[in-house]
Amino acid sequence: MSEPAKQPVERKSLDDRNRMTELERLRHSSAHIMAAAVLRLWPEAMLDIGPPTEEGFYYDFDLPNHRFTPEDFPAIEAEMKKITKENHVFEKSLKTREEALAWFQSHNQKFKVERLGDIPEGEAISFFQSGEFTDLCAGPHVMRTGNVKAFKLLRVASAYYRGNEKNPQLQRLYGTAFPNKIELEAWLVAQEEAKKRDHRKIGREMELFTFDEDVGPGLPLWMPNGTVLIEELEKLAKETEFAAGYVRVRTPHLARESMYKLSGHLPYYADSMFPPMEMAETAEGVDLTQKKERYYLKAMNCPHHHKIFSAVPRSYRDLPLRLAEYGTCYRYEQSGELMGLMRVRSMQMNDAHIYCTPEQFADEFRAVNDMYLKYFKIFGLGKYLMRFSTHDPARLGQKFVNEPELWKQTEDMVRRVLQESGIEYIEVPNEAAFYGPKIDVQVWSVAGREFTIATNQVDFAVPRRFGLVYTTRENKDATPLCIHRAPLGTHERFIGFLIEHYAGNFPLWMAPEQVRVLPITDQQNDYARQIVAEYRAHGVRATLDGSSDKIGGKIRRAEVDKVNTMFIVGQKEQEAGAVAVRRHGKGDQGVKPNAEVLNALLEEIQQRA
RNA sequence: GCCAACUUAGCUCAGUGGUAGAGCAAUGGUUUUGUAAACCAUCGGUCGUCGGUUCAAAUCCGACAGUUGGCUCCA
Repeated sequence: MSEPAKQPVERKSLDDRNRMTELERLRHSSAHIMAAAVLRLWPEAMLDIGPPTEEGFYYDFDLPNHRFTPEDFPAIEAEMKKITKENHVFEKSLKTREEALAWFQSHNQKFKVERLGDIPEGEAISFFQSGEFTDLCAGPHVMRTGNVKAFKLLRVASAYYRGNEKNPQLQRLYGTAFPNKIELEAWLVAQEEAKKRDHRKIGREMELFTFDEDVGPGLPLWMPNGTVLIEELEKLAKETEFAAGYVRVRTPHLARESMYKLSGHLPYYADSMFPPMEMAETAEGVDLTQKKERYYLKAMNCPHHHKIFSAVPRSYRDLPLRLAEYGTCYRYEQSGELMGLMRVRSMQMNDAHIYCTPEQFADEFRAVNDMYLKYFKIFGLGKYLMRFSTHDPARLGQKFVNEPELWKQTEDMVRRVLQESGIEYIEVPNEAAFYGPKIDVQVWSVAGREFTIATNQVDFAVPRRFGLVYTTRENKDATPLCIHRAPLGTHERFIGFLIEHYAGNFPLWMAPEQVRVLPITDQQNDYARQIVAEYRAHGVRATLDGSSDKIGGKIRRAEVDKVNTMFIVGQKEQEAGAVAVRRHGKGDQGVKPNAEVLNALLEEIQQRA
């Protein structure tokens, strides 16, 4: 998998800012109003910057003698309200560098002085003033503070100055704003709804997974219902990959230090790996104080797979070789980065490595891409973005391996595949892995968080480090290209995402409990048991509700449990050899002969519809 | 890792220094019921852990652990 790619912190050009949407403009103005309100309440506050974001806006403050808490929000909001009532004009003005500097120094705004230094020589230095509040700002803004009619402060957090963890942290106030109160209200309601879909909440309610302090942070325990999801996903992946000519391998969860030195992950990636197990075998047994042997838990599967490639001589006739494994990896993520299933320390990856010749590359890459699209269709995944990360020619030999020809060749091929398939993508220079370009697939959880859920990377460097070769038609040695791909990402993140995507209402083929049979009275218990046995014999996950509740209670519990399909059976159904079908969230589907229902469900499961 | 908040029964939450509470769930019984909650009873907690202050701590203080919101980093 990829090395961490640094997001370049770039100042947006004036042109970019002018492209601000109307909503962003409103929110940016709201940030100014919030800063002005904070200055009225805490005149000693030092300001950094206040841009619009996807959900609203924020402004960063340094205020050593006061910690913002949500209790401050009403006072700040009231002051903001006052400022909107005062209806100041947002007035733009230009200052010379000296004037700007003098202004901020006299107002004791040291961050603004530093930000001033970022503006290239010769570029206009523009200010926006609304009432008594003046800010270094390229704009644009709404006309007047009174145009901001609906806003709300959301939370307070801290953020490193300029996003660099070496810098001190500022207090960041987050808020949001909308053109009117109705839209704001609707957004707040939608946020509440999104909370109900949180995978951590549904995971607990549906008993999909759990965490335990004694097991360790970021180490999920998959409960029986969650394990069903995992196994269904694996079944899908194995079928799909088998049809696409993959072969499966299995590798250990750890390896000696020497392999990670060979791969280049050590010492570079060491921070992200669990610390090594160190020991020596002596006549008395294992001595942990000696450090002769060092084993690491694997943080990626690539090196193990490379070793399988190199285990036997390979010919061009063997290529492409597609080695697939649901490999378990361990990454020592920083404690603060952990988040439910979306960010964990042990993960199972839908991994595969495709070794191919340069001539085969485009077809292989296209096939991988098609596999992504096939999966997205199965899961009804509409909103995603392909991020195509390329290298920066200026940094060849430093951040990127010095193979200008291979970079150009593979990037051109990837670009062509993307264009031909008509997929929406953005190209991000300077974010490739050191060994080649990559495509990450970003999706958005219902809560609006953005996640990279799948990845597809080209590697023309590491196979060489491992000395991987195949014999060409001309009977010469050549290094294969390698495609790392993980269309279903990791079980942890993918299932975390699916839980929120479906709000726990999984399609029949995945549903942990596909069918629950609800007898109306005890008289039907035997008939119900018979049905359960019949469906289980066909591989359908069916259970019986043998409780003493009335039918309304049984239905309610099955709905709450998000059981996909309910069979209600009373005397009528028993006599007719039928079941009354009810689907989760869809209500009564009518009484049908049992055999017909069984066939229809089996068909639906088969189709993964 | 950093900043902040939080941690009471399986779950959701009350309880601000004086004998631990509710609803749901669970268990037992009664009920035999036709498409989102039948009735009664019972069980269930060293109040995250360890230490401190106090006659007395769920409550005040400290350390640690975990979780959450952000930052940094990523599948």
